[in-house]
Amino acid sequence: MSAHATPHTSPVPEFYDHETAVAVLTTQPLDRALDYRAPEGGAWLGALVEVPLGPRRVLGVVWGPGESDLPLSKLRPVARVLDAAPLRAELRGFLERAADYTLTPLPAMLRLATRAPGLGDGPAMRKLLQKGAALPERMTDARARVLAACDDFGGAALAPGELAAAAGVSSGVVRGLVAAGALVECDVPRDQPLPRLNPARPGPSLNPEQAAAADDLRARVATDHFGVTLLKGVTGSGKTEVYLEAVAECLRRGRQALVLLPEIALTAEFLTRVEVRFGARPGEWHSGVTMTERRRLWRMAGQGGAQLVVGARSALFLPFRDLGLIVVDEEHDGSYKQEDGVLYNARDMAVLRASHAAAQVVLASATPSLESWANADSGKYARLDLPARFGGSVLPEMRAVDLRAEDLPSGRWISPTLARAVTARLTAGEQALLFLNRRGFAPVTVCRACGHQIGCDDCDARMVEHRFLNRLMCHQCGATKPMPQVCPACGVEGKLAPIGPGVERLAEEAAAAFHEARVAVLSSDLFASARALKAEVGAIAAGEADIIIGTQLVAKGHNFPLLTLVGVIDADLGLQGSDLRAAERCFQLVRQVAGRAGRAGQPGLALVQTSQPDHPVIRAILGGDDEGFWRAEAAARHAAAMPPYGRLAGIILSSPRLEDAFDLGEKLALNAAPLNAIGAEVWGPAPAPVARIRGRHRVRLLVKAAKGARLQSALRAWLAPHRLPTELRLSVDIDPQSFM
DNA sequence: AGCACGCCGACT
DNA sequence: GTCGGCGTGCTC
Repeated sequence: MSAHATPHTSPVPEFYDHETAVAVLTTQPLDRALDYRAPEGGAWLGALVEVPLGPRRVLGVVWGPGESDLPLSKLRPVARVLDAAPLRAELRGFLERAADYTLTPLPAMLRLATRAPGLGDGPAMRKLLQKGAALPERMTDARARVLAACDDFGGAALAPGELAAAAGVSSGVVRGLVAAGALVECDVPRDQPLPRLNPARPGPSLNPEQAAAADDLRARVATDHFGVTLLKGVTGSGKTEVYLEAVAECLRRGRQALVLLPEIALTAEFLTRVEVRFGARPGEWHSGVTMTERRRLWRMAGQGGAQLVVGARSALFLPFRDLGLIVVDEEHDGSYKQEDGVLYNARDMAVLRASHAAAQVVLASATPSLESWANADSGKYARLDLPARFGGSVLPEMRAVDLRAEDLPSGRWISPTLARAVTARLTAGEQALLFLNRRGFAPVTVCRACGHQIGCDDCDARMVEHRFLNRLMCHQCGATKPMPQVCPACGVEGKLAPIGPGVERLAEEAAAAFHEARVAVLSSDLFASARALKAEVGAIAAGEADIIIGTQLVAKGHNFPLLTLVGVIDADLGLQGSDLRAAERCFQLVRQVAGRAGRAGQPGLALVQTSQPDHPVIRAILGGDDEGFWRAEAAARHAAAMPPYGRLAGIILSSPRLEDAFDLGEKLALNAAPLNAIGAEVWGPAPAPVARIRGRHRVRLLVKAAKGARLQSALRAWLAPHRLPTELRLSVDIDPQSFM
């Protein structure tokens, strides 16, 4: 990594006069900043600029004083300074540390922070209309309506189109009034501040545990210092109300707050809750937001015109003016780990950013990650528990259904015990949820003549039948192909058979078993948009279905008041494999799904179908013994010196030719002196968790080091001497999540 | 990332 | 003799 990647140790000037040399970091994949001549009028440290690079002009940020030996006359000048607030030292320092930690080139990190459209655009004023001093000489009915509409909006300036629409007249009437001087044009900035949130509005009434937790969080926010709190509360315990009080305190102090959610589908409901609490909607940042809104929010984050931002993990890189609080909701959720491109865990990066911004972090979850649990256990993080269920309902009763003792024909997945429970709920007019974490109709399609399993042409994954689409799909790369009539291996016709359950197949079985019931399937791939999904969720919550079939999606925060039974179809799915986090994930998932049942007063029942009812994870889930589960899991990880009691890094090598990736992997494994020096072990090379993606073979090395080891610098020293052929790509995955 | 440079095989 | 394949290296 270049000299610029390490934090500047001595204070650097804040402003660079015309004709001095400045180092500009671009978002191009260069390994260092390049020097330029400061523009006329000078430039501030952190200023967003456009610089010439070869034949192109690219976006960059003034990162410090120039440091090349080239004379000033040889340097090309900065083309222009963009009309945007300079990136603050807080954000620049965070990006440098994050790049350092994840072994990501700093330009790639900077790209995450400048990923807003129209950054290069000018100040962009818009022409709006307001009532002028004059009245038109000739007053007509239409003209009067326009002027009345102006008054309706309290004299606020309006776009010509909006005004015409509000008054129900054509644009010609509005133009006529402008010509007559009855309306005047005024210039306003294109990007307006977001509506003000009012933290002084009274909050909801909280139960004693919530009130105590809210007091604690408010006090921590009021310190204006860095700190992390694990907020643990079972589903329905009212975590959101509690951390919104921390947000309120942050806003009262004039600082900004950020709430990260793991899933875009959850933002709509959350925005409404914020509106109820603070009287206006916060800024929204995720891939579904329009370009115009993104530009506005990016700028307003920097100017302080966005008090609260709700978003996906990429919102962590917004240029906040004064960030005082970051909430990571459902902090255990696997989707906080970015798995391609820049590899980072948003939960960890939130803590890093907060430490730079002197902000508080709240990690909220019913089933925290073992990492966060251990940090709270060791006293590094504060911990608040919300034990009681909010609104009077109680935790569901949880029971195992021992599949070994059930009479279940092959190709069927709903055991007689579960079926009886479903029938009882249907009779009572209540809802049942059948949970299966497998999309599609069947995970495997096998030829009964030769045993061939249909796989993806580009990946090593098996293809999943989607009867809904009448196609086979690869869940790794998304490739699809039509369902073949003959076996591609032996050519025999009509012998291809689905093996194993998917939600679509489960829905078929449920429809056949419960004729009169209305069955709804909630699977992310069945909905074209987040809006369509939300509409369906709303309809189901209102009682328009009796049996809900769902994948992972349903486990994330949706509220179904009529739901009183949850059936977990295959709890063993999360237990198999050599995955480090298999037990943890299974625990979290089943716990959260079971938490859906019986929220609105009626007691819920959760039936967990398993062939291993004595497995420690299943027993901990059924016994409701959270702490017991974490202690056992922590002890096992501790004994194996695995995270969080040891450190792991993955080295992914990818190439169109498998041998090339393996050869380099072996070369790296044999020349690991810098790793040996810190006592780290190297495993592999072995096929990566996803062994082939889009035609590229992937091989992985795993590096395991002690908790206190200086892993990153050892990795840098180890990898630096190796020059890669163009075909081969290497990426480092610090704290890998996926092991399958 | 782009884009130039440059070094080999296949053609007018 | 020259067109074009893409491996290597540079961009202040």
